[in-house]
Amino acid sequence: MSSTVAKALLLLEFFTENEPELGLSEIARRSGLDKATVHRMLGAMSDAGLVEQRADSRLYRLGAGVLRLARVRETAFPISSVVQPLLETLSDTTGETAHASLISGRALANVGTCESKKGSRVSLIAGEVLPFHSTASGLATLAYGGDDLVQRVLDAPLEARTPLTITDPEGIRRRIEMVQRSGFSESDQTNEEDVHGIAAPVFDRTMIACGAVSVSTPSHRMTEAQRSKTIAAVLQTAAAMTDGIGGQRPRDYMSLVTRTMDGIDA
Amino acid sequence: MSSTVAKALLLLEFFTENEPELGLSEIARRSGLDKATVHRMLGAMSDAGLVEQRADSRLYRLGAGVLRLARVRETAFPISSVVQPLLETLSDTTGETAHASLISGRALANVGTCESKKGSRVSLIAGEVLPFHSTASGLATLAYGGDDLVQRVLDAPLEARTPLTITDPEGIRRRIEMVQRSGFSESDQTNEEDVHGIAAPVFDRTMIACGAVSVSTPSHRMTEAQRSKTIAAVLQTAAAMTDGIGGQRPRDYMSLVTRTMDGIDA
DNA sequence: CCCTGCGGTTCATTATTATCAACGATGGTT
DNA sequence: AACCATCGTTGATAATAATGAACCGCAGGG
Repeated sequence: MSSTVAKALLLLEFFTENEPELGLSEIARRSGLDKATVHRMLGAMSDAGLVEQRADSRLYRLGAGVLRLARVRETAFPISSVVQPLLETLSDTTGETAHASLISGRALANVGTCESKKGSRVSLIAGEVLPFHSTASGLATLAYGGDDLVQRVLDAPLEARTPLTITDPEGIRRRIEMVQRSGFSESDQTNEEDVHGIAAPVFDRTMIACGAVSVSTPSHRMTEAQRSKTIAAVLQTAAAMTDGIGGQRPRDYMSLVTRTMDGIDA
Repeated sequence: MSSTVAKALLLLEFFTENEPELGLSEIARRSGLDKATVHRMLGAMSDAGLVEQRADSRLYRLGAGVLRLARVRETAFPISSVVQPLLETLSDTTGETAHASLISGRALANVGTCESKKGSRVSLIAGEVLPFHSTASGLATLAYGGDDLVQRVLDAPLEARTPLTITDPEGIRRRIEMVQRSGFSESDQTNEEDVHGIAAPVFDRTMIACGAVSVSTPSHRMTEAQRSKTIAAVLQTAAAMTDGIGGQRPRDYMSLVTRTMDGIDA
């Protein structure tokens, strides 16, 4: 059912900005796999350069190989270089934290971030993996990512990240339809407490969403005025990002967005 | 002998700047594995986000997951950001192409590049995997990377990249000793035709080499004057890089280098 | 119209992998 | 100092996943 390769690659998810180095036992505990199994998996990934083991502490961390792979991907298909400047202006105009993510397997991979300058801000972990069902970015991507993507995501169990997380597949489908009517997505404390998200899809060459742009605002700070401003800015940034990566919007999406914007202005 | 995970991760090596997208049969052919096997491996890696498949052409390419992993690694252990500016000044002072690599499993991963501005220059593929035994960078790293690293590398068969490549383990050991006496390494057309390399090791916290800095010059352009200038610049840049990543040189390495420099000046 | 090569799938056989316990080493605590 | 917990690592057995040939539908080209 689950291949050895899949299980091994799952281990990579445990390395985050906050915990960049992990011991063997710790990884085994979190993954639920046997220590010996994890040991051999990490050994294989170490040979490939995906992880490396410090000689002194014996802790594992992500290896230089991932830097190499990212360079190959980035020179062939520039994303980060396009995304980062757009995020900075988006963060500036909204005053809040902005980030961009791309579909990465069964989740979203955060590939660009620009944090708000305010003292109280939503600070997200760089390179975190974001669930589709509980984030604004995820819903925006789902709504325009094709039926097969929705199917894949809803087939897996939906984790309750907060008390407000929607874990019912039908509930998610309804949210997706809402997004398809407005052109953007909104989530309030469904992925993290006190975090409000507004996101819009980014499209690839084939007019399918390949990711999303999002602005995360502390829930208590989300006024109606801030909301309108953020929606407008996110939609505009998403459009620019789609263009920047050589993507193409669906025919009806443009008119949808302009209608949405008019509704907000009114 | 070779685990499934290792075989799967080996497939990632086929994606390069020049061939960023590959088909299933093509990957199977190059890897020598069965189509069915490769298909399942790519499926697993696709779930993890390491690769992704274009919906239209069905070709595979490196996925957004590698960008995420690189971000995690880079925010936790900044390398590229330190390396790139140093490479640019190194390339400027020597007039040739400079690059930096780190140990990545059984090879070196190129993690930073700055190409020469000259029309005729050594142009290396971004994110290429460099063998230890045939490159100046590899020899420099081997010479200061610890005996276990040397053992690991020489245990594997040494591929003849050019007619001049040293494929004899004992020959490599002699070269390593030469490097240990001078503090830098030199290679001429042992990895690629008409390419001369000069490299120096970069050290980590534990005074073990974790990689190298190198300047690649077209062989015909490598005069004695150019050579002296390059050696000096490379040694200086490697020292700066060691400092930049919080590394520490072995006690005797400093004196070794100054002695080498004096010898060159004379 | 046939042929070839493509991506993808199936299924019986085989070989790899997970497991579990034990080991030596290490480091903090009593 | 002795102890205890935890770490990374190893090896034999049992269970599982990987394998590879054949096959399918499809798209282009001769």
